[in-house]
Amino acid sequence: MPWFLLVPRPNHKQQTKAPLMPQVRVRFAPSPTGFFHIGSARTALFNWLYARHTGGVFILRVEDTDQARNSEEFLNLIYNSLRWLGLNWDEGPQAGGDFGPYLQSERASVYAEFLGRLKASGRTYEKDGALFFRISGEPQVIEDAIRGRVERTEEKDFVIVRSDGKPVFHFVNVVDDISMRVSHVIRGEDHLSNTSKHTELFKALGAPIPVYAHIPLILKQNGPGKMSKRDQGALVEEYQKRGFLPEALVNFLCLLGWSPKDDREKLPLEEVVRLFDLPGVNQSNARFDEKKLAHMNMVYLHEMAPERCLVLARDFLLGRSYFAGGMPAEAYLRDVIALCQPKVRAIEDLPGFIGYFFGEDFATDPKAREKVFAKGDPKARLGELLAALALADFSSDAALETLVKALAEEHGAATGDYIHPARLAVSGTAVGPSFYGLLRVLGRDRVIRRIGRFLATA
RNA sequence: GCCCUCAUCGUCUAGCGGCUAGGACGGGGCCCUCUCAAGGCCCAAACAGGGGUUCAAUUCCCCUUGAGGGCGCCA
Repeated sequence: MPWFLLVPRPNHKQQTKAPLMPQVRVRFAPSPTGFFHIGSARTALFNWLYARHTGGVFILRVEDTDQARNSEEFLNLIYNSLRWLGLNWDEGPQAGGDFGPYLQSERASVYAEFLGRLKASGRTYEKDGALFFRISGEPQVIEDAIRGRVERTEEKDFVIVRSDGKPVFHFVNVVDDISMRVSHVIRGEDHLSNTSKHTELFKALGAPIPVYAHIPLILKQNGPGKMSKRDQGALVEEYQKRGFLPEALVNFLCLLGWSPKDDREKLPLEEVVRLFDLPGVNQSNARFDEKKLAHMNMVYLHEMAPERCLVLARDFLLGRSYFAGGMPAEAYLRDVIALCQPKVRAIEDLPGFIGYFFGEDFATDPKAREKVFAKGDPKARLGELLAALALADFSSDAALETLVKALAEEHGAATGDYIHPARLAVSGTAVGPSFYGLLRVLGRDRVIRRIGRFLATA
């Protein structure tokens, strides 16, 4: 019996769908040596999508063998980012599984065992204190699920154990894929040329070669080359901090290298899971476009239930110490956010948009003021409005609209003659949400006080 | 330098021998309008070049060019 069949089989989660087909097992294998970036997120996403599409298992394996560059902080960042994006893993750190441990730093005994097998095969030799693998020199052919047939011949022997005793990436990566029974290796195209090393190792270890699927890379939006951690807009963490909606980012990422083949772009994740397949993945690299991401984010924001928007907005504002001067009443905050949700393009635009709702010390925009006073008699109009507002019904936008229209008609003015000065008086700016909603949410007392103050000082 | 991959509007993409080459972002214009957004309508914008194959090439093959990646005792 081949030795790899001795590796324990999963005792549950196994027979979910097609009992005759081996279960799909894919893995995302990041190394905690830097920030978690968009490219990594997309690789994780495609693995996750394929697992969910096939009813397979999504494994998280942490490649933390590079001691010098590892950090606990980066490790947590990986967990947090994956969770934020909703890419839950079935096996891995914090999830368990029958093929652990899932941190490479804890798998020394596994590597020692496999190294023994490789040594026994006579394919290794020592040189300069390091252990080298003797390649076969035969052409290595893979049938890539995305690119089709790819052939490459490895040219020289390579190190599998450093002189300090630590096994290198190519070796541990293959060993882990074997021992974790990974069926499909979905990874970035930057690994395509390395695949010949890996298939050499699989063969030398007598293990079946997984299906490979090399996905295109994400190129930086400006300048040459692939996106890296240092590029503008590259960090998942940054989008999280900026209040982007994870479902929007995920949707955007789905479309970077894959499409549903019709003209739809905003798709529920379940629909992507249903349609996603490896042959449908593009073969060419894609340039990252933050404008398109921003648009997707806006679409999701505007369609989001107000209750959820309130939660996200509150968390975001709290995170920025926005209410240092005191937390507003829950109902008032809800009204403000509900009023402004359709007016902003992103959660992060909120702070600059809602300031006057939470304090009296807002500045008056000189340009807006100039425009208001450019024609007509805004002070007279404000005086008329002030008088009418004292007895007005502030419970609905419609009631306020009716009142202003009646006022305009009575004085032979346009509604704009009231609206523009009043907006400036109560908010200090010409930009804002629906005027009637603005009055309604601010409430009679604030509105009257602010208009009065404006008339006194203007 | 050697090896691998890729090639449709500025960008993301649809197309899998015969299409006015479609959609989206971004850009421009118009409309709507209480501002700003949003929304609606319209416009500009692409098959890298050259050879083949074929009655017919964006589509298949080859070359060139361009883009990206790999060639570490990094992952």
